Amino acid sequence: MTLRLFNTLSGQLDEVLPADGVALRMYACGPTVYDYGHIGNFRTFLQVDMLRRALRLFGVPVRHVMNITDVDDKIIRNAAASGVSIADYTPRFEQAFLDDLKSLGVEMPEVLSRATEHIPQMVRLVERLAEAGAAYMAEDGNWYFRLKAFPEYGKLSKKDLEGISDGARVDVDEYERDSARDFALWKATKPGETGWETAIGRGRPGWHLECSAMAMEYLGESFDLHAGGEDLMFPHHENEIAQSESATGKLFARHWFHVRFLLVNGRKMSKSEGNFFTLRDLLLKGYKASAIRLALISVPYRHQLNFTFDGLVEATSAIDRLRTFATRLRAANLETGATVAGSAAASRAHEEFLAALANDLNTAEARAAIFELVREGNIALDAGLLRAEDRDAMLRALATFDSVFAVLTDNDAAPTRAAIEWASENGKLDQVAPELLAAQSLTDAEIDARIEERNLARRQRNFRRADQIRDELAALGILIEDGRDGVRWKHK
RNA sequence: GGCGCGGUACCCAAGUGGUAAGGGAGAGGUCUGCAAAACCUUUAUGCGUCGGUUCGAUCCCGACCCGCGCCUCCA
Repeated sequence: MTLRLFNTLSGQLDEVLPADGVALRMYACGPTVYDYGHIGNFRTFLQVDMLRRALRLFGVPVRHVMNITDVDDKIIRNAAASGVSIADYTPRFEQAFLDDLKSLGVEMPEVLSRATEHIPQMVRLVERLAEAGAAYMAEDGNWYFRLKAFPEYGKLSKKDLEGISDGARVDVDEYERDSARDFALWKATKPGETGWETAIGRGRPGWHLECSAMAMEYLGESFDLHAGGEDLMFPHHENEIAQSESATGKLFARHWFHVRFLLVNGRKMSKSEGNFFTLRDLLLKGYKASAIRLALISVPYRHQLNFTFDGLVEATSAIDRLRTFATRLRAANLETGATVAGSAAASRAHEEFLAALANDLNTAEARAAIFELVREGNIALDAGLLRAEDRDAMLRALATFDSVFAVLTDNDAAPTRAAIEWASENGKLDQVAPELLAAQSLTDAEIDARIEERNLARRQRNFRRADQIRDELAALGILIEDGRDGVRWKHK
């Protein structure tokens, strides 16, 4: 099966295959490390993660490059406000970002590239553009891209060059430029300001330049797929295309993958709306990393996702259902052999799952295919009809599901613990949900001791005492479940 | 103003020119000292409104209403 994805450039579903027949070369615009990542950022990175996992599932090796923008206006502003250089300011946020990706189960790209480590490549690109007559230095020392040099400008975002100024705010006072729409490649800086001494003058890169230079550095002048949030389509990606193709004369990226913005409580996320959340905010409120991951990937990437706390609760329950089923399957004592119904259910789930992903990464439909399997498997288990080979086939279907969704294995404790530690180190303990904090205060051994005490009370049929202990633990966020084969507990 | 997306049950959310996936929540049931958990069953004559095309439309076309996004730093 081949993955077909919507391509912003062609405006249709295109098959995603490596042009060189070896590995799919993809570039994804990464974060600007000036602050902690928010869930909007992570929806995009998570969907790119789904894409690379799906490609691998379809047998396509991936060479994935992600940039880290570690120099830009906001970084310079924030670093200055903190009284440190940008080199001292950004590592903390870069590490936080990478930690957050790990918490969410996002795989690391094959290459991480920092803008500040590729200044020579960027300078060379400006020089090439200047030679081609597509770049010029203005009186202010800034280098600009000459839009008139690239007639195809607007082909990605389907914008008419003439229409761009309509209603858009264009700084008409920038008289140094040939055209108000020419964009900055390189910004001149004065000594003392953040900058590099280079052949094209002292300065720092414009935002768009870094992606072109680094994509070409690691993937070549022409590569398979370029990904990013929908907001980057214009002007960022349009500018990348203009710069790159003007310099090389080659098609920059064949396929453009854009992830739609999410909404939070029905509105665009913004600090002023009060609906702005970082991953850490959510972990500290007690939501599990796996639930956040599932909530952010369950709506297909081209659809607007409305992110809510209710959605996180739902995702939590959905994951419990999946994990319980997997556990139940593994623990079941089954006769050897297979049944027609059991095998059919497993293979159909498997096929429907793959078909859904192949169809423009329809994660909602893919998820549904697996939940149908859960229901059918549970019914067969209840009826005692499932055989060992059916079970194995179902476990394989679940494994396939999880190779892309990655929510089945419970790795939730570590991110939560790390978030609490982080809050503690940064004076934010007041933001931690009380139950979460209370639960952390008890060691597992202490919990086990309390449960043993309760078991004793139960054996003596002292149910008042037993219920009292259960309530006390519940107040600390520990849920007790009496099962046939012993007592289990879990964090709420 | 230009470009684009969406309106499907209590909530989230797929989908198809032939009669509505899945998840959550609610209700009922099994199990249990009780509870929880788990499991099963169940919940839209209906897919924003009004027209049109068609044997037949939620799905196609048109108009309208509503919500949202991009066009400016932004994932």
